[in-house]
Amino acid sequence: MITLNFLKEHPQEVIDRLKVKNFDAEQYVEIILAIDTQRRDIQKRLDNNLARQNQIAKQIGQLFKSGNVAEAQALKDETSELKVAEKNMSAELSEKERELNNTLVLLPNLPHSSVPKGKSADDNEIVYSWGDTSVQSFMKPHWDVAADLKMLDFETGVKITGAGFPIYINKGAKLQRALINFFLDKAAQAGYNEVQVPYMVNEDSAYATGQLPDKEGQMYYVKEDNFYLIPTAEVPLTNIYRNVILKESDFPIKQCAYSACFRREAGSYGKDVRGLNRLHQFDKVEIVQIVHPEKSYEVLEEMKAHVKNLLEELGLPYRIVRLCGGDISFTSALTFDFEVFSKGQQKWLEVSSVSNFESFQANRMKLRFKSENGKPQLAHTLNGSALALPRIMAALIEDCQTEDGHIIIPKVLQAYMACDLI
RNA sequence: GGAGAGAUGGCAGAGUGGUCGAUUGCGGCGGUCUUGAAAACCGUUGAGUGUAACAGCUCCGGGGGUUCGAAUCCCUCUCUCUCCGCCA
Repeated sequence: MITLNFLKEHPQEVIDRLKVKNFDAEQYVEIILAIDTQRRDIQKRLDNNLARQNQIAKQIGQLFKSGNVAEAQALKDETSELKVAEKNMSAELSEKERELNNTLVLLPNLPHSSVPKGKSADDNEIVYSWGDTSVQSFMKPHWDVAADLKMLDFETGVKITGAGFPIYINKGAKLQRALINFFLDKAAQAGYNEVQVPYMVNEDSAYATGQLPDKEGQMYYVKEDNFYLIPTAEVPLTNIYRNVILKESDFPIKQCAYSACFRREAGSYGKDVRGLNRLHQFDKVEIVQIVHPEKSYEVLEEMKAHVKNLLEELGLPYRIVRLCGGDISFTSALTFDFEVFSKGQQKWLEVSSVSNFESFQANRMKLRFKSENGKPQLAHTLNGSALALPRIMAALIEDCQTEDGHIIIPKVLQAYMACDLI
């Protein structure tokens, strides 16, 4: 979340910048500033009360030692009065703190100055494209190709679980594993430390990365244990550093993880859900960096370059879009989506999202670092998919298909697949 | 699932009602010494809030209670560990 201090120092800037996200912050800011003034006033009076109580307690201790019981008793009476006032004030105070926090978490992250205004994905800005998007007349969508080659089985997935949970079979399963290994190996080469993470997280973790309270309905929830199934490895991966104070020399922290991801995708039925386009469970390799605030935009470029490289090595035509204010996530300051072109569907499919959260997540999770002679300050967090599997597989199947119904395996995957054609 | 033990500063580990934000050791940082390093010695070393700076206030797993006063006593929750059972 936005830090209270920033909001207090630049209330108008917060309001103006959130307009880009189509968020009217004016009344929130007003409320927050008002509550904060009240809160500080109560805090001050409470502190004075407590200071007096502490003083009295010390005096009583000494009076008892010197045997002056009568005087001690008088002080006790004063304390009992103070305690009544204390009780009221501390109740008031925690109420104000609760209100303040509840309002503050409703504010989205401030968008970076380069984020364009816009209402929806239509207003995103295409900043880069690569590859050949020409389509041949024989090209079929991946669900048809995959059915012919016995790589995917959607019906059985429905039987076992439900829609959105396909099973990968034969070369389909192997291709999936090849892609995972390729992505992990590339991440390792780029200096990311591989981590295996839990697939369920507790409430604190989901809150820290910003899934709660915003996206509650998008996550699968295990009631008995109060756990959430992760919608992305970003959640456990970033939460490793929740409540940690790093040394400046620890930067940059680079981590990657392969995981399954679970998304309820409530409200998206019917559209774009055919085949592998939108699933409830899918695999992804995620990269996360925790860096010095001054470096975060440089690092964002580095992460973009990493994803570009992956797509180019796979030979998939893609474009990069800068998300507009209407499409960018609640927590992000600047996000670039990567979309590959699937020739069988003649559609752009989002396969990666690379974001700089600046200190938004760090503030929630108290992820800080200590500079040489300074106080602890908030770090910046970034993440990116590198990459999400199903749509990559869809594009691969469609874009690499041959007229006689086979799939040419990209060079970089051939060793992993132990073949060059399916 | 059953039984027991425990949760204190970066780590280890004291502290069972008063001057304890907390002995001590290790680690970290600074210094003396040294050509340099090590060793030794000296000093320093939590976070939040607050202030112009002090002061003050809060924090010994979370919440509640007893008391003039709680790391210390009571209740409760959570988590961790050990043993038994079950099990990939």
